[in-house]
Amino acid sequence: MQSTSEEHPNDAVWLGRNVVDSLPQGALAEKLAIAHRESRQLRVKLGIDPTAPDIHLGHAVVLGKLREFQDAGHRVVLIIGDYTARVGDPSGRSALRPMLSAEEIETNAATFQEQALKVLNADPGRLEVRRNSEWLDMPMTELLKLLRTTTAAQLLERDDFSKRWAAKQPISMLELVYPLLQGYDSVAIEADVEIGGTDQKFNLLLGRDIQRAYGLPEQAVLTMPILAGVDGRQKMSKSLGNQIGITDEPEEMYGRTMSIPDQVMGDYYKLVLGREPDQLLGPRDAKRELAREIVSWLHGPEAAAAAQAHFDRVVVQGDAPERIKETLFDVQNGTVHMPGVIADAFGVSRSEARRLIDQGAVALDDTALSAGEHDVASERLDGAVLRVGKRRFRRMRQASS
RNA sequence: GGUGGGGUGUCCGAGUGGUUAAAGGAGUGCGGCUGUAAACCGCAUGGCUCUGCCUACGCAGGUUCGAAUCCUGCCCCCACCA
Repeated sequence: MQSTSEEHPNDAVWLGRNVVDSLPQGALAEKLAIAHRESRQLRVKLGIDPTAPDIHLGHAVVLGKLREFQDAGHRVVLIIGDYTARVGDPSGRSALRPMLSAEEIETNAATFQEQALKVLNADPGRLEVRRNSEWLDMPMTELLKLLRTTTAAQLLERDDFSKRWAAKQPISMLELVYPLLQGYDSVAIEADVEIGGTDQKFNLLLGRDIQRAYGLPEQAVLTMPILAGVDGRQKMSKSLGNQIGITDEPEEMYGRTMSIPDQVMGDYYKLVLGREPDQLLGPRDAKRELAREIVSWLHGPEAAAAAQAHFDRVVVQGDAPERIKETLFDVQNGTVHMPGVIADAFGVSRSEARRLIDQGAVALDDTALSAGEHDVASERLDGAVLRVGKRRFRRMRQASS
């Protein structure tokens, strides 16, 4: 994603790097030629559904490709699917998504847009942000015209639909119509190119059919690889909890990157950093470098170095971090009830805190509390470092009364 | 319109009157091991004022000493036939 070179090649070979599909064949080159001939920018579309507010590295792969188009002088049209979010896209999953309230969608959309600018160039000449409620809130006659463009058989060709159909699993009408709405977005903004994950391939291609039906030139379609989550198995997704968020804290980001399985490390290098790992490095060092560069990209080099130092110290060495948050505690009868303190400090339930103590996971200044040791003398606690598990620390201070 | 299936803990999913806070799995946490927050192994995993109490199996009632399990009504979901 990080373009180190000064020039930004404006050709199909460069812009087609790392894509899984560039369809139809030669379409991208043709679009670029047209743009050059007519001295205009290409309109490069990305539709995002503001169902989950935070952007993660998986999104960053697609956004990074858009950034390359911007750097080559083109215009990205970011469509916030505020209207389609009310429909729920089933892509790649077998269950229906919940419908969101208008307020949730608004909040998510704002967050998403803000975070997308960590990767995209915000220059108004290079970025246009639209809401699809601008055009999708259409009269019935318009909707029927749109529906006429496609047959049920066509839609059921889509992989996840056909699987569900075969398995006699539910497919809602809303889901079925979703690709048409997405395709209409391409009509509304006159997209030259649309980019998405490989799971979007069907929808992106259907967009071409719909554009044609409306008498417009058909968009070129680029699909990007799906980045695996930190579990290394499923796609990165917030709902699966295996994501590395673009706005995660440096230490969190570094640690989560270190937790990816070695097998997917190469993909992370290629898709996120846009290069291959250094062949001379062993897997441990290659992963350290990967983690450091990702943090560096999103938080800067100093934060990256600090995150690395923190990781080495806390996770590898098992020591307490250099800076520890303080927590105040109250005293009753000279003792402190630890489950309450732990629950308040780390957001776990008191029952869970009790279990942690009984499992020997809680220590004060490196001395583990024993099972049943739930109440501690206040003088022992004041100023001590409370450690829960391997990497949760708090410095305890008695609240002044 | 008809027939059949189903709504259980964070998720998936067993359980059809009595050690059922509810099998099993996933996830998560802790511990061990490790270059790693990976893999693997072990343990734990509703809440609380904790040797007890409270809450929980779509919702509301009912039967019973006792119900997730039986009955009544309601709500919701799915498939099939047409």
